[in-house]
Amino acid sequence: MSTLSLEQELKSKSINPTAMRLLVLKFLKKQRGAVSLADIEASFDQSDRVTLYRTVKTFESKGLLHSITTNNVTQYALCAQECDEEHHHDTHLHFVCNQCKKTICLTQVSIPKIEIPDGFQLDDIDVVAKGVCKECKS
Amino acid sequence: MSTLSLEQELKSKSINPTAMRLLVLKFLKKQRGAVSLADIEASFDQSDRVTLYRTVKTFESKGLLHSITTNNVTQYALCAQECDEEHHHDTHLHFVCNQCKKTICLTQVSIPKIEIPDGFQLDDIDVVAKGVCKECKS
DNA sequence: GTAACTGCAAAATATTTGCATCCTT
DNA sequence: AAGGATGCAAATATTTTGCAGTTAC
Repeated sequence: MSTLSLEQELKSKSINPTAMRLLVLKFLKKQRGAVSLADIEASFDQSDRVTLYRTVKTFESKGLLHSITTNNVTQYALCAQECDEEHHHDTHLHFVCNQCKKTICLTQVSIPKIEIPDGFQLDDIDVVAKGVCKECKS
Repeated sequence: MSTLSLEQELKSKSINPTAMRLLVLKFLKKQRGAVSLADIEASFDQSDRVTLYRTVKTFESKGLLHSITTNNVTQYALCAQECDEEHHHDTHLHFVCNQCKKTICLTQVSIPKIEIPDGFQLDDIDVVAKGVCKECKS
């Protein structure tokens, strides 16, 4: 599973593995936390914001990454679990640091089961914790 | 507590109770779920978007309401619990309906305690559930 | 009278759309 | 050749800022 090439990884999500997409995926792989579109853009010498928007939108709709927005800032991170076009199982914790503003995916923290009232259909759950991260505390 | 006049309610959060603010608070009180800025704006015959932005920002910073953003749409709802300038205790569930796009605060659902790794300081936690709401299901 | 609030204009930012072009098969 | 992907320009939406006028105490 983890030995998949980037190209195979895209193909397995039915995403056409173009040069641009491979570069974006490669960049996202390197990140420890979630990054904004501006971060992605800055990582390329020359790039088109619009293409990047379309790239992350494609990635998201195919279940390759998820986006979270806090304080009017949208950030993107690769999905750790098995997501696909139909279902995002993004059941891990996002930690947003109020100091350095970084968003970190704490995949090791499990989310307790949450009871939803009758009549509601639950598709996905997103937990965002806010506070001060390890780095900023020390 | 619930017999506080709107004016007293603002004062208790150290918010100057101006006419505009009272109107916005009154409107928010009437809502069952969270509303967008456009919703607030539309509820007034004539109003200035900028003033409304400033109003909700003031409300939020004073702990009177909280905002949540999903799918690039920011919505606002009054805080149910006792929040203040220092701390938001916004520990209830937000349910976003993928069909009618409404956001509902499910205050009756309690959020289980979530363990945060050592070194992280947790200030607040936000849980957003996505799916199909009761109304759209039936 | 002073400080805070408001309204208007404008700037800054974020996101989307249209279209022509370029790849890839 | 055909479909999808990209780049550029421009439209749209969202949020913030500056400033002058007004209001409330």
